[in-house]
Amino acid sequence: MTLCIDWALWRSFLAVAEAGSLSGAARRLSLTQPTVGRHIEQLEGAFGQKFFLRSPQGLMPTEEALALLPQARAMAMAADSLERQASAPAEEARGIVRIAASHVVGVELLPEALAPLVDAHPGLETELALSNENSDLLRHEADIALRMARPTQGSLIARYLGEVPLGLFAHRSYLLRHGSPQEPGDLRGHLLIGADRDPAFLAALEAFGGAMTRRSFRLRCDSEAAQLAALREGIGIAICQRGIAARDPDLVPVLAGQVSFRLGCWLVMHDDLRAVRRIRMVYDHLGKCLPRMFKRQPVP
Amino acid sequence: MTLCIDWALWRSFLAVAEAGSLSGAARRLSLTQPTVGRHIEQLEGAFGQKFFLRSPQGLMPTEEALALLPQARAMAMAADSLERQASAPAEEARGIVRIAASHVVGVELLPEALAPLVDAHPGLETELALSNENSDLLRHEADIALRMARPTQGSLIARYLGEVPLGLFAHRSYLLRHGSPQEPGDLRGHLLIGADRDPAFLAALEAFGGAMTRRSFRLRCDSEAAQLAALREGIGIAICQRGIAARDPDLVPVLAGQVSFRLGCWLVMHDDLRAVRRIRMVYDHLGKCLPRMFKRQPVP
DNA sequence: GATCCGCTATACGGAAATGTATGACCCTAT
DNA sequence: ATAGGGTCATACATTTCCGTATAGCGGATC
Repeated sequence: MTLCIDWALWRSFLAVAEAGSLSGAARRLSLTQPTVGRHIEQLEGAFGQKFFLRSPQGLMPTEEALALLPQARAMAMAADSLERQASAPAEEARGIVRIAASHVVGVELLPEALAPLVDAHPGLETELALSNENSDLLRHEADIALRMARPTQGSLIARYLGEVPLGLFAHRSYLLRHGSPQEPGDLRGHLLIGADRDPAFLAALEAFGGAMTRRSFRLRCDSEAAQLAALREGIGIAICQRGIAARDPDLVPVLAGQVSFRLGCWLVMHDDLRAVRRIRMVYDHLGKCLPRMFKRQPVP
Repeated sequence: MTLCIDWALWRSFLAVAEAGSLSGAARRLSLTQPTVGRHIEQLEGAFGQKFFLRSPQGLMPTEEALALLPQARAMAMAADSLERQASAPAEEARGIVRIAASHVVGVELLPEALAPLVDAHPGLETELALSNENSDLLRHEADIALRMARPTQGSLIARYLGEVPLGLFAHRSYLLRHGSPQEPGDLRGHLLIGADRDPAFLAALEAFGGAMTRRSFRLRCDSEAAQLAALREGIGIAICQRGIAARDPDLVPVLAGQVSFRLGCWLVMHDDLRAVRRIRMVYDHLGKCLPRMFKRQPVP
């Protein structure tokens, strides 16, 4: 407020920092290199410090610019969110809704869950922001998020969807080749598929008190979607949501009665978006639809 | 991103919504009324909807605009924060630091706590954002916040400052006129000063199981600073931080050994600001300084 | 070593956004 | 009733800002 910096300058600032060059930023913003260059100049002039080191290879952010970067991103998120929200009148069921979820959920559950909704509302557009990290709703990275951890409040609205049942599964072909484990101890001889560095997963392993370590899993990957693909390929045994496994008749439960996990699941949205009808609608729909999908049993 | 709205338009949007008129917004932004009017026009054109109802008395936000408002504010917060952060090179101990706290703390503790710091660093500017509500660091309303509740994470860094000891106090003159209560039951006949609608306070009362209600307090006000002023005026008996009461020799503990409370206290900052030296510095200083002030004993 | 492709920096003409000035309207106060 | 302060809308001049074009620099490729 003190200096009244034109907000457009920050946009150029962020673009340059992310693109690494004036020209690159200009392309991204549909501007020209001299314009973006002037913006940066203007910014540096206003604050009396250099934000980028010029070089013929591009611009390198200085220490100061790096410190500003996260906040500039926050601003960009808010701007994007504004454009999404303004994309249609609040009381209509059309416009853009951005949903954050893990890769598996995005691949295996959301398409099916959203299908009837987008079908019924021709003006409704959905964006899936799939990521392993909990994307930050507070920064408006998405409108709605599906989370496996209780949201730690802070102007967020959450709905508990219940527990997602997990189990061990293997492809029929794998079991034909390697046999079916009959008790947990048998797992030692099998090829297990698990997460790579996912902290939640590693923490869960601790619970087994050393009986299972990261090394127990011979195919490690943080993308659950890739794990699922490997599972379907018959590479080994993996943990999978029962509801998802149930959709594939070739996936066979392993140690069904003996090994099982559950994961709490929350649907979260930002309080700011309470007034936006289409978001509320998607939120409510997912809130009804997903628990059913979690509970789905295999059809024999 | 889809439409590439100039960020400056959102700034005008917010200003108009908050000022209630084009002219007002123009003054606030150091622009002119036609310019701001064009901005709004442009925005409405881009999204194909009206955001304001024009009238000779000003502009009234439509339903749609109201839905966008919180996010526009979030964007403004981020912009303000950016300006603050850029106000000085990150590695220098000068620039602006914005601190959120309650009114009492802002009046009674922060000035004293900050004095040596601003004295030692001539370039350091501090802004106090005093409010009863927990101001939202995640929206960059402030750089550092002092809170009486455990921060519910989410990219926030927090330091536990320990428990703030509270007690009942009264001004010497009040006790001369009305006598000193000797046991908790005696409080019934006295004029108690307490909060008005503060949910935390009302929740705390529940703990007494109906023995104390909101009506037990004859002077009710949510501003603890005003409560303190009333206390000093000799109006009645109030709950007060012991450290604050200790600074005033005329404030006498009431039922000192028998009634006491404690309140957890956290110093919080946003993870994004970790790299900004001056903020870190103020954070560290307050982290050391405040616990001492909480524990301060009356000097007889 | 010559060529090409990426980048930045500078100069200049043109378009777009801004500011000034004015008119019309409404409310309030005299 | 009327003058004054507030508002928005419009027309016009100007300035500011942007884009085009070009020069200069460094690294990669052949």
